[in-house]
Amino acid sequence: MTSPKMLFHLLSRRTPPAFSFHYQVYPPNPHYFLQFHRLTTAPPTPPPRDAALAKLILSSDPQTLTQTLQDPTIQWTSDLVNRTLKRLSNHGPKALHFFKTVDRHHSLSSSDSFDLAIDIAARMRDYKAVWALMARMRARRIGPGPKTFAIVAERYVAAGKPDRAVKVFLSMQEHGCVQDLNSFNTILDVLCKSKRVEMAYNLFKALKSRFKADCVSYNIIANGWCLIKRTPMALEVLKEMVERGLEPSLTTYNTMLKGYFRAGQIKEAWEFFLQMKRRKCGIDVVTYTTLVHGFGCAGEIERARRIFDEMVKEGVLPSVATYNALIQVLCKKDSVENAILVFEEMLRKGYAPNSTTYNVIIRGLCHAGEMDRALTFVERMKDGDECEPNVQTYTIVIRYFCDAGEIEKGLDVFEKMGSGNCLPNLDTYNILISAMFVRKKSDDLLVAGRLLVEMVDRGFLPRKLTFNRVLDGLLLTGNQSFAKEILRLQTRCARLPRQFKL
DNA sequence: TTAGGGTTAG
Repeated sequence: MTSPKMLFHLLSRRTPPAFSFHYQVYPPNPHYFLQFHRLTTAPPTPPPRDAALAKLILSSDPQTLTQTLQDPTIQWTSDLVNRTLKRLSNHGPKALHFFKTVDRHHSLSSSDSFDLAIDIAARMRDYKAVWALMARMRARRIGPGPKTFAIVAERYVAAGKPDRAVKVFLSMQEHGCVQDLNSFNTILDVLCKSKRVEMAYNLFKALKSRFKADCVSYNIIANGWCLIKRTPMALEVLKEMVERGLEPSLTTYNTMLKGYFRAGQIKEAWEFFLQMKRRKCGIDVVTYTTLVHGFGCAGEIERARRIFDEMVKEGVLPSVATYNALIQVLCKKDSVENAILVFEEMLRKGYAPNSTTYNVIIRGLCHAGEMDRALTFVERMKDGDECEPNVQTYTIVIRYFCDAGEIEKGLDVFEKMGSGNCLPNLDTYNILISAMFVRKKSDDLLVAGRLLVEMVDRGFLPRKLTFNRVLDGLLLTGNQSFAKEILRLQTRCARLPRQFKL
């Protein structure tokens, strides 16, 4: 076994950089205030109507929708279309109906809107719609572009069809899209991120000379091996990179550092970091965030804190992500109280927490059984103007209410999110449906049945197991007619084209 | 949407 020190020697860059540059967004710089000033003094722009529009679309049936959308006061900018599509993305059928209706009347010409619609169709595994939309893009000469292919490939992989994803990549040219090193790197990354590393590596080996693989390609593959905890393979790949004369970048080192932590090689991670320091790799905020998170996850809270304090002395300011890492590990391995102290400290220092920050705190409070306090943080998100609660926020709260046996409260949160402007996703439905079995109440099973019908209606495909559990439950509690309805629904789902099936 | 750092619990 080679030691990290030896390997580092192998990987280290030949010429140390003259200086290192730390890019920071926060604390805010004076330009932000100038920008804010300009925004407040500019003539008032009408607020985006996407929220109201999404509500309207959700409450109207397909027949009246066309009329609704013909309101002449609506300015169909691509921004409005995109925002609305995003709001409707957890209601695929409505989202696509909306897109098709607006497109029919206004002939949309933004590739971003098409990409969003294609993503929604692909998530529903409606590949016929996906390819029809891609053909329409081509006819309008607005695509399909590299981003479109990235989306489609990603969705094929997520649906368990990585071979189809590769085929799509290989056929880019035929569909009028340039196929270059960037798109090669993208398909490698899509495969790696979904842990199809072996397949990515084979593709890489087969095509690396054709596409002239660069440092990014190698970093993607190394990261892939790290994701499945195979650090020796990652190092082997990087060794080849260096031998081919490609210089490792700071990303390369940060990737390996994270890889060691992920594989539980804490000692190696530390040694590797010391080498990075010694060799003046230009350690940055990502390096430090990796250390804080890595040591924290390993239970070494004090060490994580020490590194957090040390980075400032070294001239690297923490980012929101660094705070999120520290807050998360404090929640997990220390106490939520200490995590909240850090949260308050970041506010004092002028950082703007994002939805991840809030979600981490909310989860910590839920985990500690402090549901009421968790809900006050959800309210804080609503009141503040930084970030609204998202589907993850609500799903966390619902999960913990259900786990604590407070199913009514879970359902209550579910109702509120659905009637507001945040639609539940597959996770939300799965959690709630499972919760409907714990009390062994006949009424709960009716709710489970209704949720199942609703999720199918919104373009989600329940697992076979979910269908069977609901069916058994309904039959056992004497709800024969509803069971029959569910059975018909299951048959309908099963009759969908093969690609619809899980 | 060409690469690296924050989100579950099992």
